[in-house]
Amino acid sequence: MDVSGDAGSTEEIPGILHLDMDAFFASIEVRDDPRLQGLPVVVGGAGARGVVAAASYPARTRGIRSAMPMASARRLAPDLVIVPARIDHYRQISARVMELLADVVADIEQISVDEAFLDVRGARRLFGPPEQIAELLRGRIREDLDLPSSVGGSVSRAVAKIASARAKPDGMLIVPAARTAEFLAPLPVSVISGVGPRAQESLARIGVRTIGQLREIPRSALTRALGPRAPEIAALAEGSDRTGLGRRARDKSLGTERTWDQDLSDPAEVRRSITQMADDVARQLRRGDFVTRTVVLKLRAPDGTTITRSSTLDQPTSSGERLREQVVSLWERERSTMCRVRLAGVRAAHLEPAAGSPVQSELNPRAAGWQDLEAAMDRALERFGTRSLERGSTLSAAPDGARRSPPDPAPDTRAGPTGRLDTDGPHPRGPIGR
DNA sequence: TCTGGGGTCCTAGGACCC
DNA sequence: TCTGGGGTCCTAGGACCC
Repeated sequence: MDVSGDAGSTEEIPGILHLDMDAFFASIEVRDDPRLQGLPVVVGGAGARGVVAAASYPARTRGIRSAMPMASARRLAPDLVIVPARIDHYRQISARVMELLADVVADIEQISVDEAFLDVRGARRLFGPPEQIAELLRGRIREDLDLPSSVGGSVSRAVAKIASARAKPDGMLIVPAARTAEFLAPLPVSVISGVGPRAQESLARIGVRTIGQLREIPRSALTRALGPRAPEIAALAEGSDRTGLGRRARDKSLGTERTWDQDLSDPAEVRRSITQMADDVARQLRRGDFVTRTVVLKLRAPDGTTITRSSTLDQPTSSGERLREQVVSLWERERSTMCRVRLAGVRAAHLEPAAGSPVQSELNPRAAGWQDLEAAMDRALERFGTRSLERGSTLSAAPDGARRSPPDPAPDTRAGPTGRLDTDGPHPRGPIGR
């Protein structure tokens, strides 16, 4: 590697760009309904325990931020407009954004629905210096989708990401290699990706609040404060990381969870919910052509204590029946200690591509019957929507069938990510989650 | 009326095998 | 009879990100 090399020859090109859509979900909602223009708009859940997923800039000037409880947001802006999230819609627009980027730049790493890294060093011949490419990309997104975006550029990924955040809204900031230190020094350590509340607290205890201060601190003190992550964070702080763009890692897990406005105290209700979640997760697996071997049940008590319990299967599966069995047996082991439940979730981990995994039907003819049934249910759901079909057993509240309760009063199909199946047929989950 | 829902990555201990 | 060390898998929890 030609780090530092002979001074004065060629300066490193700030050719790593980070493009980030501005207030993505909220900008889309405002674009789609011009009456919302200029208003404090947030996307998120309106319920008692809802939080803000995205806030428009007028909302931000009132102090509203994403991840803020909706109740607090309402206090800050009594005229707040709350729009429920339309995840599939955002995913489609995200896919279009990525297409526009790919028209110009070959080397792209999408890192979430609304952001991507681009290595433009190879595109300079055709499109000019990074600044010019950044403006070209932002212009195309604006023309094609009528949405604002911001771009940061640097020799380092971490610094490019910091720069795009400083460029917002609707701006661009390219940091020349030689001015990296100067740019970073006054910024709070929290701008470094990977430095969350805990790490900030540890750093504050040794008097470190800015990146400039972080650079001054002896490495040994840094290690005491941050543990094994110290070297990595130090490198980010110096802007000296030269991690290239990687391909987006394959999906590793997938799941769904739900927080209730009012804690559940009836174990039968918990059981019914988690079996529905297991079905939902199984359906997502089949849609994405995945199988899983590890099923994880997550439970949160009213006081916030969260536990996870997992079980690993002998054979990978995408069968709702298998997932339900696992999840229910995990629940049966915990129900005596978890009297009230605020949140429950089901997740499938260690995903593998379905093709190439051992075919269960050969081992178990009964499973083959289930596979056929579940495939038929998938097709029906795609055609008629989520509420058209529910399995008999999920309608029965008590395991012994003592009481049959009606299906959920319906308001909250929204809870699951597959709430909207009506859009674009079987797309394998899009690259939304990571 | 204090904290959502989708994820990733890391650590650490115990079991088990060689 | 007592003694390893390394590797891998599983489970649980926690920090962090968007």
